Amino acid sequence: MPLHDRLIRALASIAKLSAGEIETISALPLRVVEVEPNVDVVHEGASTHTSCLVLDGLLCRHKSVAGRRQILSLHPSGDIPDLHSLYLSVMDAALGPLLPSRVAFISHRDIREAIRREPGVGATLWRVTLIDGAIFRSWLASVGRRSAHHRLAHLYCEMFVRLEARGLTDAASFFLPLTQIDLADALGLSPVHINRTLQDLRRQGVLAPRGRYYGFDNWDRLQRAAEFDPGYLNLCPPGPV
Amino acid sequence: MPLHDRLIRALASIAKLSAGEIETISALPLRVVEVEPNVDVVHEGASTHTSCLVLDGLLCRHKSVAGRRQILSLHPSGDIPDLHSLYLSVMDAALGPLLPSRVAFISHRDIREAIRREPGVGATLWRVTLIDGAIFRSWLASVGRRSAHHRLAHLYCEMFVRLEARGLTDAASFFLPLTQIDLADALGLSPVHINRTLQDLRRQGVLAPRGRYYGFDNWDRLQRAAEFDPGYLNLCPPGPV
DNA sequence: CGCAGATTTGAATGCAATCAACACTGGTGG
DNA sequence: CCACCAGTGTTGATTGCATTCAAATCTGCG
Repeated sequence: MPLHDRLIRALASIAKLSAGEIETISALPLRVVEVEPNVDVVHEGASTHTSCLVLDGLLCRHKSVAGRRQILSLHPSGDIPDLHSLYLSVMDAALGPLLPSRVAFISHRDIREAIRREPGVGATLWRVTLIDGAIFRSWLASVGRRSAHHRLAHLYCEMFVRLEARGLTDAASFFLPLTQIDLADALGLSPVHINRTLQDLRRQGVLAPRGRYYGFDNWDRLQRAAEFDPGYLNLCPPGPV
Repeated sequence: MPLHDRLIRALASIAKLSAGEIETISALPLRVVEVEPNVDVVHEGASTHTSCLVLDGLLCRHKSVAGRRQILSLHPSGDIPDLHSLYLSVMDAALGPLLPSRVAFISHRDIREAIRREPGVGATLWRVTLIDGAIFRSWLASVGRRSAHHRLAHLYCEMFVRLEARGLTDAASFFLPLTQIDLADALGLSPVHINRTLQDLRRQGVLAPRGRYYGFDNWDRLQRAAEFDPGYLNLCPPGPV
């Protein structure tokens, strides 16, 4: 699959793209890099003149307060986790891989040029950052007000729906390749509590083991346990862009 | 003060505005409405063709999960809490006043027209929504990983700095006009715990009573207690827009 | 094998929620 | 003027979810 297709598919899952827009996006120069876990791609406080497209693997934004890490967002293939650096000069959180991953840097200059030539690209990228915000609101509500069981189930729902919208997975093979430590840092819980909650959810048939990780056998049961409503992801039927 | 000045001042606090941009913004038609607490201005799930500028008072975005309310963001005068509805068709959270307030609705059509005439306005508004996202990331880290004392102090820091950047307050007169119930819903805690934590912080000299509400006497002490770094607010020295 | 990282389990602690009762405030209406 | 009321703030007692500490097990890997 050509590199740009990952981005195109991600964008197509949230907006209608014209032929010209697809062409413009496909022409963006990419600088490809392989990255490993525990080595941040972009550091907190950094000023960049590029944004980072995830090609393969899984990245996250994270920041540490009082010595404790909080994972702020998860970014599978097709995401541009630091697209906001296009208009915010300093990174307020670090960006790092959770798996061995491949990313591509796109210069802000090239992105701005693409937007100038195809204003629709600007609207779509703006929409990307707005959906990013909607996901933050959902996570904030989760961490603030949902139980541990609830939070965990909701995260599995969200990631499945996001991946499926890009054709990157299916229910039979889906699992989240996150360590229990990562899950803890994403959900604002301790690893020990994640461990026990995962066991509960497995016993309840909400989640199901998939090798080292967890997936699900029964989407309805998972969705009900999570009270999951995918509306906030603003997928597919594109809004009035 | 002319109505548009509130918006201009808010935008000027995060980006340099050209004369043409100021003129274009000042020409935006406003429909002014008075609103009362406990009556949402925009409901969760609503589709709008306007966005809402806060003129006076204080609004918040909030959503309820499992019957428990989470306040997602606070919006003083000059904010446009639902600017994202410009490119997201459905509201994922409700928007409501926490005080008797005055707001002005701006039609999406007029905003799009302003952006078309002055692309710099588009960049600035995009930046507004990106800072919105940065604040969500900060709140998420707070609720996920900070102690109750820490969270409370951090919120007071953030709101003071945001208001001061628009010349809306000064340290001597600053206070947050939120009930303890509102604070609890914003910080993911219970009202009872907020009450006790506020008493602690008052005893420690971090916060100080201001009539019914709380402000501070000693900014340094408050900032240290909060480990507050205002970088994420992206204020004043505007980025490369 | 030995090692580092991850998972699992047990036990103890503690922060925060919950339950419940009471005080305070401002506003309403008899 | 006072009774009443709703909303908010305060306090005490209890409960429990989640953390912390600690140790053992498991896993992949050099």
